[in-house]
Amino acid sequence: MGRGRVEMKKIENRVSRQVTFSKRRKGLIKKAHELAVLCDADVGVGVFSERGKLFEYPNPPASLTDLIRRYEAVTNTQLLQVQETHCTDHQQQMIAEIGRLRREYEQLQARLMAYTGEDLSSLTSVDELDELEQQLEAALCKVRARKEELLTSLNDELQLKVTVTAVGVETEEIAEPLPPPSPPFAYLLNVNEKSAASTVLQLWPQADDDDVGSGGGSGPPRGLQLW
Amino acid sequence: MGRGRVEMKKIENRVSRQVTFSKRRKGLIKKAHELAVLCDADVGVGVFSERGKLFEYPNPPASLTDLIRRYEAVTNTQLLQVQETHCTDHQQQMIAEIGRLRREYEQLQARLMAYTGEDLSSLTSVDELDELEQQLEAALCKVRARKEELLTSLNDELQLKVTVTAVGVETEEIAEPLPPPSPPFAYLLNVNEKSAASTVLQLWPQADDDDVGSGGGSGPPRGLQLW
DNA sequence: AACTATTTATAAGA
DNA sequence: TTCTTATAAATAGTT
Repeated sequence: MGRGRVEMKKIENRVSRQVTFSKRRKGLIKKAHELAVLCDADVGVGVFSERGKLFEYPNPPASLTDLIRRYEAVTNTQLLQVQETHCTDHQQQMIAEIGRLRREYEQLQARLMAYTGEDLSSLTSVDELDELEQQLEAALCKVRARKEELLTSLNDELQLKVTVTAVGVETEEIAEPLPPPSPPFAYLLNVNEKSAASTVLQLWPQADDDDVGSGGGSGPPRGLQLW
Repeated sequence: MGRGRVEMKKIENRVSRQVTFSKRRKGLIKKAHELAVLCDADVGVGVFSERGKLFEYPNPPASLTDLIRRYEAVTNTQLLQVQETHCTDHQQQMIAEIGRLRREYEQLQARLMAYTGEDLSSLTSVDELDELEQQLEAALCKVRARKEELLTSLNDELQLKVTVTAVGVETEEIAEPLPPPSPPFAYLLNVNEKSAASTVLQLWPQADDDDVGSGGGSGPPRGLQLW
């Protein structure tokens, strides 16, 4: 349904694939709902995107869990048995999950590296580079727009302040209420320093090497080297 | 789709309902399959008929079970239970590791979102935006440089080939040694296609109705690579 | 995100 | 049920 037939194989273009995923996922879930309503059937659908995000029907998923139990009962799969046995199966499952997460993390990292220009080795064709270039330009536009927006609003605030001061009202009572100790103003007054500003700049942790985001806890809970 | 619109409520006539169930169930599962193939997603569908008969995708259902486990892992339903029950230290470590990986993945994702400009909400100061802008500009430079580089080298190769051909030497002996079957050249020559489809269309076996229970026995090992 | 040209899915009818 | 056919829906490619 659409202009031209579609080959039943993975869509290579990342963008089209994602667009199609979104459209078809929606369609699938709609169909599931219609089937459930029209025919009074119990229907459950689960979809994991490439990146591992879960979409499901019904939603909210309370009854999907029930449906799964029912499924297990019927198929005699009994997930819980696994647990009792000796967890070995479940362990393998966890190991697999860890592997999956790591792969996904690496994929994402590769994308970011390409995006940053730190490592373009994964892009080998001019087409790919073109695409990336366009993405970067788009991102740049957005960032600049956002900056303009921010500057404008700050400028407005500043002008207000100046006006008020000129009129002779006590400035402080009006100016102080602003929550942050105004590094924004500082910027406009050419004092734009990374001083002890209250607002965090916080680039990611990145302690150069392996420390890729030690996550929540600083030191201790770091990587358990499992294998 | 059909003659006349259909009200979204349970079909009262038992026969029509049954017929519709059969048709739409088939349609739903087909769609699920298409989504899985086209978008490289993991999709699971379970349908219980009014009388309690189960239909499912994928079929054979080995991987649906895996999918359910993954579902439970994602929703934490299962994982946390296990944790509470009886677990070796090693398992607890794995659970912790999974949590850590998930957090790191999310962080990375947030960075990418900012970098892409998809979500700039995490950047609140002009300074931060400035920094990002500079990073993006730098990345853009690198990408353009790389592109130039690539184009130049491709151009050189092409010229070499042309020259050699013009001189009358056997082109093939000189041109062939290039390892990759030259999609690069293809590009310059305007033949840049993702041809060579050759991949199968393969709808799954699906012997319509009662085939469902046959379990893993029947067909060739159908792996849906879940993890 | 919206918009069509088309392809698909399917409600009715046989 | 299955086949056919008229139509409603879904959606691929485009903007």
